[in-house]
Amino acid sequence: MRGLGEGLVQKPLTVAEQVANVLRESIADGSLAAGTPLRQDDLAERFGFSRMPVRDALRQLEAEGIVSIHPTKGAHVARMDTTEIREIFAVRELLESEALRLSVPNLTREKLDEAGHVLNQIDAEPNVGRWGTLNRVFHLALYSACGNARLLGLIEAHHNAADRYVRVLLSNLNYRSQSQEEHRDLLTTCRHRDAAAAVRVLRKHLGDGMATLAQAGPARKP
Amino acid sequence: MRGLGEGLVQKPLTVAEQVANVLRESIADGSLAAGTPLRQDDLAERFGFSRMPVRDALRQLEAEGIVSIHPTKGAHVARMDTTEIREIFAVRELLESEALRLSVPNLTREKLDEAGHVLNQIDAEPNVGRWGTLNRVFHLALYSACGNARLLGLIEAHHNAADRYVRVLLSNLNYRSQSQEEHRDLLTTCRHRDAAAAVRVLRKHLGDGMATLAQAGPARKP
DNA sequence: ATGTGGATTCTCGTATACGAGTGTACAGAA
DNA sequence: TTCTGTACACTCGTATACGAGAATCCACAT
Repeated sequence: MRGLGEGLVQKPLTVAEQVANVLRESIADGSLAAGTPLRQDDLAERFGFSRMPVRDALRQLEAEGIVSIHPTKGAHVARMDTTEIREIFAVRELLESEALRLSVPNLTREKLDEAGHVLNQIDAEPNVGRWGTLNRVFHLALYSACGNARLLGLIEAHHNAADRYVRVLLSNLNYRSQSQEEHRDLLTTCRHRDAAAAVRVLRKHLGDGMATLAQAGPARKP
Repeated sequence: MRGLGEGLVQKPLTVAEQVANVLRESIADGSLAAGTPLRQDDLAERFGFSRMPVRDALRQLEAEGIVSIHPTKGAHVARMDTTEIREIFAVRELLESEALRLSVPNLTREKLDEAGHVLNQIDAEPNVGRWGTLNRVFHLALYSACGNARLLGLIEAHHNAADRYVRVLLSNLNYRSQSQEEHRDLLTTCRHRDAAAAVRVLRKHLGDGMATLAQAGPARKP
């Protein structure tokens, strides 16, 4: 789980972390599809570093559930079948509902405005690749006042794990407008400090996304 | 997060994993106290391997939240202050309540008997070091039928993270007998298929433990 | 034609080596 | 005596090197 207890102390950025960041984004935006083998040599050569930092990066990504590693057989972008996606969304619903419930009473006007601003950015953003990130920023802004850093860390990790599939959703225009409607509902209920209603909207939001994904059946185990 | 998606395929046991296992246990049983620096050279020499597998092991343990690593400054057993412990227990309560709720209707008699057997083992076990493990086995047995492997993985990880502190609790004789009473209540309600009551007992169980820990104030940030 | 055996190749895990950054201790000056 | 600056020692991050195991492919036999 990335960034759980690591407070605010800024650490030197190691090569391994840079590699991990690039790989994470490449996997999230789909340029590295599920199942793609990740050869240490290839990656090392492509990035211009040795295999060691690449190894570290892969281990880190494995911990995040984004790649899976088999000793002596190598690493590949984690495949997720529909049951695994269902599991992730079930966990997300659990974690995010709780975070939202705790956060709503403590949300500052600044955070709410920030979330609203992100929504406008999503509407204005033509680049499909950025919607996923903005989507995550919006959600995390609403949870940010929950007072439990560990909970936030888990939520972020699960966002990362599901990001690939959510972006498939978001690239669908119909779903995107529906998602934005739900986002605005969510923000409104938060503004009214109605935590119960907000949680209801969130549950529907996540449930709809999951249902659409499960129906499309985008990923099956080979 | 250890053992999330790694199904049942048995992988070759790498040196790094062995080192990680030994370190995890040493940290859990208290022989490596919070804050203890973990020098790669020392560990490599002690285990008789080179630094590389040790590095891998440390990264893995960092992902589990058991050690923290600062680039260029090294690794040390993660310190947890009371707020962090509170956070962990809040997350545990959330995760385990849900898992229990989902699991209770599907628990087989075999699993229930297995859990009961573990309780008797705890009573009979004179070795303090093993209570922590047995405690975890008991809890996971009750959640095992929840149908969400990812949720179980998260629960196990958080057990590991909190293990050090829970063992401090369990070494207290009074608390141990109280804990066992609650365990038996929990098992009884599960046998009656009363999920709501089981969750109530579990919440009290975890809440009591947390309160005792927070009151004792065993760990403070320096 | 198909199945089996072996050798080659590929990839990973681990060991060793080197350079850089950080902390510390000692010496010299105020 | 105390503070500061410099040099040394320590530890980590990264690179390179080597050995082992797995997968693949081709040849040969059935």
